[in-house]
Amino acid sequence: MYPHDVPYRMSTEDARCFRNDVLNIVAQIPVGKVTTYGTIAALAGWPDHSRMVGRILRYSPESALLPCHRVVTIAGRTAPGWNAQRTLLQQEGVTFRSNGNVDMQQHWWQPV
DNA sequence: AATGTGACTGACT
DNA sequence: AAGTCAGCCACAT
Repeated sequence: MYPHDVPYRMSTEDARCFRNDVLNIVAQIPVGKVTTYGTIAALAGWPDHSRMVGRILRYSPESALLPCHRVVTIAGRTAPGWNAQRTLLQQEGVTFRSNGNVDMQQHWWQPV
């Protein structure tokens, strides 16, 4: 429990663990499902670090081996500058809405 | 030390 | 429904 007026900041060790957790969670996203940066951050225990999830997936070499195309924003938007992401998702049955975003209602994976 | 930058989110037009 | 904005936080300069 952290003081509400003093934001807790990650130590380098925290960051290392967080990165590991993020990659492990992404590895578990089922085929045909997606999850959000915020969901992953919360599951890893750092609810306010959704931006860090994006950074990790963008820059970690290990992400090449993971289904990181199954990570989208809470609005269902795919990653900027990565057009293949949409194709990959469609190939595994993920459906999109008329606005071009993933149908989150149908495909949002949130483990209990 | 200070500032700018995102693979983000929530609230508000 | 689609944009804007402020808050978010580690990192790079």
